[in-house]
Amino acid sequence: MQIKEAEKVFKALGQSLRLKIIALLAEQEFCVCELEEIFGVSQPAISQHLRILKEADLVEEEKIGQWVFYSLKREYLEEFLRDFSSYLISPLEAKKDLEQERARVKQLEQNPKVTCRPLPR
Amino acid sequence: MQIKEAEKVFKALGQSLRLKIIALLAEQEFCVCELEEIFGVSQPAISQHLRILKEADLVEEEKIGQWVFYSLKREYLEEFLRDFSSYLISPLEAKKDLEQERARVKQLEQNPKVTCRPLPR
DNA sequence: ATAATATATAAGAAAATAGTTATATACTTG
DNA sequence: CAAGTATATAACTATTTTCTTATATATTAT
Repeated sequence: MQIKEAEKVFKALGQSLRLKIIALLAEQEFCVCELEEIFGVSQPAISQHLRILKEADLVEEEKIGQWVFYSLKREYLEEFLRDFSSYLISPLEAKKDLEQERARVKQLEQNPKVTCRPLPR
Repeated sequence: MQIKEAEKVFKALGQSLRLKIIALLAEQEFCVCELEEIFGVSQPAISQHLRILKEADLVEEEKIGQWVFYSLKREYLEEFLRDFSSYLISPLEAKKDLEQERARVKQLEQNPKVTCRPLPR
């Protein structure tokens, strides 16, 4: 689990229209023009949201004629969410992106310049 | 599962510093002044991120003297992630926030003004 | 080939986000 | 009570996000 990957996925999930698109695509695939109709926003808006979802690996596309049908990569999403839960449980040493922060934590433990932790909690 | 709640949680998770804070708080609780030291950003920045996490129900605070210690609500977070996965599997009829969109999907099925779906896929 | 349709990308504007410094509030200590 | 420390909030700024309209590209139909 990499912080940057998690940030990208959660950012993609953190917008109501994209969440609704995902909730729909969980049911069946839709093409851009259908999503445009369904949500009543402009076609570029739909395309741009789908691009963000695609860059987060949450959807995939299938081009059929002049249409592009999008579907949810449910397996990947579910695996990602499970991995994130596991990541949280893992010890700090296993959290590669927090090397620097872990060093500072150790430093604080040894030399508590702030007085908030008189005895180990 | 409500779209608005999910949006708030995912938005809170969709920022690298907040993700790192969460990853640390998963290990043990920290007070604001420690997080400030650990991450090397200003105290208001930490406070503001913690407020966003608190409003998403992801952390809770315990005031001890003049310090405020924050801890991760891991149970809530994990339950939320599981609920979100279940939500995606649930049928469209069960997705309360998508009433309007479901109506439009039905409308499209009955009267396909777009030609992208010649036969039911 | 031309026109029509579907999608993606570009450009620009309004709003939201994430940081800063300054200040207010609360608690602790002398 | 006064001074010092910790935290929260306010005000401001730079950046990012999210939409729009305009345009480019690709496919289909006449």
